[in-house]
Amino acid sequence: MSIDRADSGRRGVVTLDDVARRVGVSARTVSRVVNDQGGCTPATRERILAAIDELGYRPNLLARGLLTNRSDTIGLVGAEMADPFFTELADGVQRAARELRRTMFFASTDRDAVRQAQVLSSLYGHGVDGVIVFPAAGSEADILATAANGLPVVLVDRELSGHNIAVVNNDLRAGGLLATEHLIRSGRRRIAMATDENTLHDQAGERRQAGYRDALGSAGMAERLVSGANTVDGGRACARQLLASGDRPDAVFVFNDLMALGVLQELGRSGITVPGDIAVVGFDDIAMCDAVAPRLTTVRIDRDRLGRVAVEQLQSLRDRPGGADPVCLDVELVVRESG
Amino acid sequence: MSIDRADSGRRGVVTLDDVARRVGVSARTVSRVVNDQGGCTPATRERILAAIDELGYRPNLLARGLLTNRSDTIGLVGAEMADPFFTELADGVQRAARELRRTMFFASTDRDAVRQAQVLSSLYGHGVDGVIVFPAAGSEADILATAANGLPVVLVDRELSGHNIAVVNNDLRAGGLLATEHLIRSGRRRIAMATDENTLHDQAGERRQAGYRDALGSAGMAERLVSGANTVDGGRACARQLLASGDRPDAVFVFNDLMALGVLQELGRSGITVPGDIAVVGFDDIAMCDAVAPRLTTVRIDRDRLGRVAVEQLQSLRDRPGGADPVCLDVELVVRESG
DNA sequence: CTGAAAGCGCTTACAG
DNA sequence: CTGAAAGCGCTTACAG
Repeated sequence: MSIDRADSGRRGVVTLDDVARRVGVSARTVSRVVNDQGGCTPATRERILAAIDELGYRPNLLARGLLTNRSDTIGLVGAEMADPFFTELADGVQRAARELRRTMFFASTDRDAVRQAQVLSSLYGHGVDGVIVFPAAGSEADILATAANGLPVVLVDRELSGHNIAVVNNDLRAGGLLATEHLIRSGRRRIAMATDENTLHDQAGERRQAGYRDALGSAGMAERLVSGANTVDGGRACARQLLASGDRPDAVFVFNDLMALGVLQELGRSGITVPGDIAVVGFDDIAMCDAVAPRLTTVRIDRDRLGRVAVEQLQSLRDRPGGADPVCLDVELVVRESG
Repeated sequence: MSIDRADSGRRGVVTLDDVARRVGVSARTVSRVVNDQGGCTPATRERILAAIDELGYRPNLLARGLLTNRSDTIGLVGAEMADPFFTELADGVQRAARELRRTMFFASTDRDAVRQAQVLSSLYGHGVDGVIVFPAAGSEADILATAANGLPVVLVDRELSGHNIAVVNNDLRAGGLLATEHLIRSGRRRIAMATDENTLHDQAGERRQAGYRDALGSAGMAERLVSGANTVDGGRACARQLLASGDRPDAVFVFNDLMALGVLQELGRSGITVPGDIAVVGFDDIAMCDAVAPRLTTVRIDRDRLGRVAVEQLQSLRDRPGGADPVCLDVELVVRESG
């Protein structure tokens, strides 16, 4: 018996069968035209395309996905929508996905492990072909479970290996090294680093810090660490810590650009000139670096390439779920005005 | 005969039937437990939940959606991922969606009408329950076609009516009025406006401009318009135009904050003090307003409320596809340092 | 309170 | 080159 669809939101939707009936062929034939599988006389093909247009037929991707176990869809999962680095990465992923005729869906976790599990579960349930997770701050168990369930996962800047898991790394240590060496070369002698307090023990923070430490070590200089939240306000707090210290630094390498903007603002408000009194170098190269005064010197992560490589890793995971080789991407120092 | 799933990405996935078999009940019963529909002894329920946990069962949302014509999913379609206002709106929509236990999918069109049609079509095909489109810069035909296909559409700041279409407006005219009146009250006498050249004839620009014009009219002042791209760089270009004019303005009301940041930067680089020489007021109140020096005075659009109301409109469209009443949201002047 | 059957819209071997 | 049938994993009236 027919299911009651009285309160369906899409009654009267046009199906493959409607098109087939209209043209007088079988659904099979229409399906082949829709999927460009050839094997159909040009005349029939034309008539079918005309009917599709006329009736406004749109394939039901749910039905297709249910059958093929593919949705030509990838998920991008991040901490916060409003994080500029992340949305710029999303743009890169989107471009790469589009070239492969895939649709990207973007969801955020609010840095919450429970929420991340929900989001991954929802994406899995909706049949995405794979997910790119960045920053993968949530529980490792969720990620491992997702991968174990058969959904390929690509992680950015986080070491985790297993079936259906691939990794893309940015060379964060090299970034810390480049930034610090640049400051040393510019004649700075008291170079501080402002880190993200939440990732002090996290790989992303540690790898930047390792580069900073190595550069200082080679130059025989001492580390000066302050930390704050990974936000503009956290950057302000770091700047206040730096100004309060007796032996004020003449340069700061900051965890990321968002914090660096806070540092820049707070220094400006305290009457410190940048780069005159204190040089500031950020990390990421978000668009805002170029929009503030002084323009922010930073270490650039090429999001376009990162997005592309992440999507490629996802693809290769489909073929070899055992694991694609981890990729490490170069970063680049972008010297502007702040240091 | 069974379909060959040898190259499926998810072989061995656990189904409702697997759970049912394990427990020794029918799929019907498991389905009711999964969907919390009651009508099941607590003991059976417990056994089913245990089996779900043990087997790692996750409902296939594609199959459910195919049958129910609902996916508990909404789409948010915008011009660019990297536009701060838009991602902050996405956060608001996401929060509202979460409270209703809906998953939000976020996609961008790159301001391209063809791309917008593809995105809407993809979302439709994937069975989202409705879409929120902002800014709806693409073709009206696409939007009307989408709505006609049975997919509820909510538009932000764009008048378009029809079956399955609802609108949420921000009171942009009031915003223009508030900003300009504030500048007049602060003693400014030569107040320019920097508009988005691409939306000069668009509602979003015109409504802001109407408020600006009305405030000037009441004070007996003359309009001074410059325009540029709706980007930081467009803002810089506007600032240069303003400085090049013989009768330099003492205030600028800018289309949005992104452009205003460019104005601020360019004025700073030209040795103009803000707000001393020229006051600057933006529009939107993106997070960056608070991160620059001087902090940007602006007209605030409450994205959290906007997101919530947009989702509510989508809901009410399901019940009354004929059309929900358009909603108009207040805006608010946020006075900081730039004007 | 639970089961057996039908079917959502599509694709896939298999015949003709 | 095209058709008829089966089935993806689930939910929904209908019986018991």
